[in-house]
Amino acid sequence: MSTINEVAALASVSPMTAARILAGKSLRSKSRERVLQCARKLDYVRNQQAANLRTGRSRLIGVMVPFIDNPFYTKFLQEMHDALGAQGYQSLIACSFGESSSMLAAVSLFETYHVDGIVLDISEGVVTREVQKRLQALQRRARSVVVTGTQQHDIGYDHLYLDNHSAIAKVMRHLLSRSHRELGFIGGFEGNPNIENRLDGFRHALRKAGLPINPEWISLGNPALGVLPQRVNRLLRARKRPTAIVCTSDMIAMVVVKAAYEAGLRVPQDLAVTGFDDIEQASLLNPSLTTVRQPLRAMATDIVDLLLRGLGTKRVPIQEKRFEADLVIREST
Amino acid sequence: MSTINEVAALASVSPMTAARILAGKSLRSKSRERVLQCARKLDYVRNQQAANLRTGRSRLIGVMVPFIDNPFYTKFLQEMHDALGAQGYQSLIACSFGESSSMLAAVSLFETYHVDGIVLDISEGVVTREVQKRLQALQRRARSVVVTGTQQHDIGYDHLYLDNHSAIAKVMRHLLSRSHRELGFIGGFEGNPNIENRLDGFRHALRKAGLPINPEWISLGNPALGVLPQRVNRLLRARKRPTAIVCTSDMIAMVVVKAAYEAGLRVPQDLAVTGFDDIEQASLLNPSLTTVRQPLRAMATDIVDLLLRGLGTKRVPIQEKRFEADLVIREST
DNA sequence: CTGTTAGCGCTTTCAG
DNA sequence: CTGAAAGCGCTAACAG
Repeated sequence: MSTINEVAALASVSPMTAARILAGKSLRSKSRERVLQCARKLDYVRNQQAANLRTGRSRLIGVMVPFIDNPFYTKFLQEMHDALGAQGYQSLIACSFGESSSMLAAVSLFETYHVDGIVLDISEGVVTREVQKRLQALQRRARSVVVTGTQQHDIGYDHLYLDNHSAIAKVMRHLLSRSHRELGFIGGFEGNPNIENRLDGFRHALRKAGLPINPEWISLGNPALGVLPQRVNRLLRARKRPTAIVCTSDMIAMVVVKAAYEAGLRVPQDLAVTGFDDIEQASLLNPSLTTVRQPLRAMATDIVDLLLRGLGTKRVPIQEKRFEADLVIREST
Repeated sequence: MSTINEVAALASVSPMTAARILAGKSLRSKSRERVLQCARKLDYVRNQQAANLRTGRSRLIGVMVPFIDNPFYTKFLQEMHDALGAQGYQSLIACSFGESSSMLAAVSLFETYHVDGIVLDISEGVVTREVQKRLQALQRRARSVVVTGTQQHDIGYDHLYLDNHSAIAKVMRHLLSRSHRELGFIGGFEGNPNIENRLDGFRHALRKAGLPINPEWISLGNPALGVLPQRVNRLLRARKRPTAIVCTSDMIAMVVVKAAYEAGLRVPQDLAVTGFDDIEQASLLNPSLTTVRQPLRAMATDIVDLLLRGLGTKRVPIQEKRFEADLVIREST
């Protein structure tokens, strides 16, 4: 593996001259062509880590999501990967599994690799004091921290969030316009801020429409595929069941659709179902899924903006960005 | 951000002593407790990049997949992430998008970050001479290269592959046992070695069963969701259509199931459909999908073994590992 | 076990 | 534009 010194030697210039040329500076240097040629001849590849050590920057951004095998977070990672790549940054990926201990491990990992910034999706976990301390230490070293997945306004970091309230409001308007009056809600864990916000939106919309809120038709809990069908069936096989069910993810909605068929219900005639996230499979379902699409690309672009802004020298006030989701109407409603 | 020197100074030992203790060596040192305490007090986090620069190792493994938003590759990445983490390695992820140029970019990126090893899934791309050169340079520097997704025996790197032939044989035995005699095949791009191998297995099984091969019932091409339905419909709405269709991915199978319903066909009564990969959604489909499950966890574990073996000092012969897939029988057949 | 010395490959700084 | 010197934080190698 050749180093910049070898390139410089071969080109008979000082390492510094070679470095400048290879970094794209010294555009008018006499030696420019020669250096570039020598670099090519030696198959020179910059040792980024050595450069980082000197500059204190790594061009690495740590991205933490709760789960890596969840199609929604996957889409998010993909968008982050693209948006970062466009700015010459590389993502380092870690998972929190919704646990604070893994979250701490992830942040430590990022520190160890001297990332320039961190993006944390904290929608399925709590930021402990331990983690807070680490994040603050990072910020003191002028590393950016951007948080997504919470609407907590005083979180103390740049953060962006989806307006869950308005997203569910769109879903509800749609269902009400289709004359549904008996509505259920199935979501993930209680305590997950996104889930709570969506449930809030659900309740709010019912109240606004003058409809009663039936607690038996609201189910929060573990969204794992192993246990979900039970919860769904309890709702579907109750004496009186809702005519429409709002779900907090497409995966949950898929389970509901399947359970409905198994219970002999037609979707959407006997039961309307809505999802959330618009994963790729949502449109391939039978019936295809009415769902809510988050503007992931725009969010990723904005996250990268915030990250880079935070790396600048001047102190800037904390920013909060709100995003609106789109309702995608398909066959399940 | 405190360094090891500061920790050493605070603990009144030499940096080297501190380094050894913090690396988990010098277990019986008198200063051990004191150093660890000082490190904690200073919130010391090792600068991995500096260590790497010195040792020439990064504990980073580059993992390249064709697409990051494909649920199958996502599962693979997840398994790699876990298997690497268990050995104290971190993955750096890049996408080839099935293009040779991106593949070169990915490998260069990995080189730049001085990864200790590379895992390339080349099932959707060709390894150009340019890339070969880079990989060989890596190997010369005692970096491991492991390739997946091809059965090409003389590829020149440690590699593992799924026995596509036997996987499709299992599917075919199953379909034939359900009395299907008119079988179709829908797959991704021609030229993709996995697809070709699966098609081979399909043809072979038909011949073995004494059944004719109807070229009109075989469709290879772009598997993108935008154009796939067209191809599927051509097959389903032909004068004479097959009674069962073998697909090379679950996503394709989902499209086929949907198109079947839209054409008024019941699955599995009028048309049986099989997928490939067993993505999470396969079991949630209506009807749930009969498919082929790759032993991804075992594959990831073996990949990591090969990687670490390759990092050892002694030269070892190239290894090839073959894996068997399992047939998962569900409602779609 | 402990400490000293040197240097990984690069870039900042400053002088020319 | 060019070059010399220094050092980022860490650890290999050696001597004690």
